Amino acid sequence: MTVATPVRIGPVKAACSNCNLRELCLPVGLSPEQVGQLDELVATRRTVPRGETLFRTGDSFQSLFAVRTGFFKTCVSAEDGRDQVTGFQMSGELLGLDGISTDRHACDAVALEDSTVCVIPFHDLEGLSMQITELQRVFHKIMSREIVRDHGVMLLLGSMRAEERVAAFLLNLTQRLHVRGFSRSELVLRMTREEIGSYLGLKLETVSRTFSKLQDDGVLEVKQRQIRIVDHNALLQIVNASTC
Amino acid sequence: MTVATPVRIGPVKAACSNCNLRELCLPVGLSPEQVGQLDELVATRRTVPRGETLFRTGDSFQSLFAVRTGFFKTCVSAEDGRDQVTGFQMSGELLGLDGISTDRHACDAVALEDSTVCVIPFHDLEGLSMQITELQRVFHKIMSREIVRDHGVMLLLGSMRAEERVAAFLLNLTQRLHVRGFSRSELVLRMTREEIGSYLGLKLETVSRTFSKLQDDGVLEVKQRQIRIVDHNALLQIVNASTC
DNA sequence: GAGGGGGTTTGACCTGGAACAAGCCGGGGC
DNA sequence: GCCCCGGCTTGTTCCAGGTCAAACCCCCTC
Repeated sequence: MTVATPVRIGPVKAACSNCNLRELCLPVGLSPEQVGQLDELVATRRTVPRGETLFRTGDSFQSLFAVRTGFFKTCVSAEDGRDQVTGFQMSGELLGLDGISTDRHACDAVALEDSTVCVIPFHDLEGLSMQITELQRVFHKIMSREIVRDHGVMLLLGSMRAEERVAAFLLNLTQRLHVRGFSRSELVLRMTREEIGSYLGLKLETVSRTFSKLQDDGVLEVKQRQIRIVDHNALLQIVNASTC
Repeated sequence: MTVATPVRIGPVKAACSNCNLRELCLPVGLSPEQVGQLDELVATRRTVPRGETLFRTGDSFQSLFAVRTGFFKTCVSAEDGRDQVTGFQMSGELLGLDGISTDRHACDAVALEDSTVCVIPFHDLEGLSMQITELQRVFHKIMSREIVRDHGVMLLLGSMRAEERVAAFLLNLTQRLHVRGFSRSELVLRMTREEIGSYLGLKLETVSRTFSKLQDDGVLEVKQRQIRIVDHNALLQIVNASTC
């Protein structure tokens, strides 16, 4: 149970009002005035260097974190040390929702590249969302979306085969990157094969082999962590037209 | 399909105040006065006969449902028809949280035995939780708990072997039943082997074989859907002491 | 109480992905 | 430039769990 790792390079004043992520993040759908109120609450930023944790299982839960720049993974671990990556988070996504339930974080959040997050004191957020109906609504939708996402991962883990899992993973990543203005067909993976494998319930060798196979099939071009999607439709077909 | 209690069609007046589930359900931690306010909101009940759906994927989302009596499963399905059981819900647990995100339900909820639920109009709940801090807090905790639970299932699906999955499943069920006053060592499964398998990412034959093996090992007694846990510690050990 | 049908068990075989192992590749430090 | 090391690829072998098939059991209906 670590106590607030002092990785922060001095709190930086945050401001949702002029943040270009506001359409993806908590302020989505709020009026400029309401976003102004959020500004007062989301007062600080924190930087997290690559490889460092933002929080760990068991840490006392005080705040949610919105990814501003960079990339994170979250993982849970069993007593015996095995662990499971439960998600990858990119800019505009919230970290820490797991902590609300018991006032202690229930997973680790690790930066996969140098990152910055906005700190959202949860108590204050609850307070403000009692004044701003729209904020409460948005927050509930974000939590619910996380639940729906998790159910999708359960479907993937429970009933898809390796190739389908990898295809679904790539489609999901590129879709999220596309919303953020990146190419729909090229991406740079921020995580290792092992982390992908953990997320998808596969061993790293299987992930690697699957990439190779998709390359041979002319669906992808894989150069280490650089991925180019050559045949987007083929990926879609792999995911959908499965059990035949 | 025998029905013990007379099935009352038509909305029945609900009342959290005198409900013996109030310590497990939404009202947990509220003052009697606050529970009274909830009563006005949770006005109706609905009966759902075994095999019927409470809601389906795509249905418009209006209300959450609290299981009052009976037992449900929720499942999501891929385009190709495969589907995945995402959870089993018993008395005091909430159904429908998935619908908040898009105002449409994102899974099916099916009664596994004749059941009754309390209908909680979500718009009203949001309204009331803007007045009652404690209600908001409880609701957020419930959503967060669902997220944490899902992460646990992801760990199970992503990295446990068949025997561990089944052991974890039984421990989880009995633990929840125990809180509700049932035996810690005997239970009657409400779901088929196939449904268990879907939830655990296994085929029904594997579930059946695993039960048989645990019986041979003297850990369980299995008589169709009647399960007696003979050696609780053995189950714990199977779950924990995995990767040796 | 005979017949049927859904759910369950069990057996035999097969296979996708795990495990183990060896070599490769590319970036960083000296 | 060279070496080192972590991450990645590829080959081989193995096995847990999937697949297919048959029989069984229990309850329900007639």
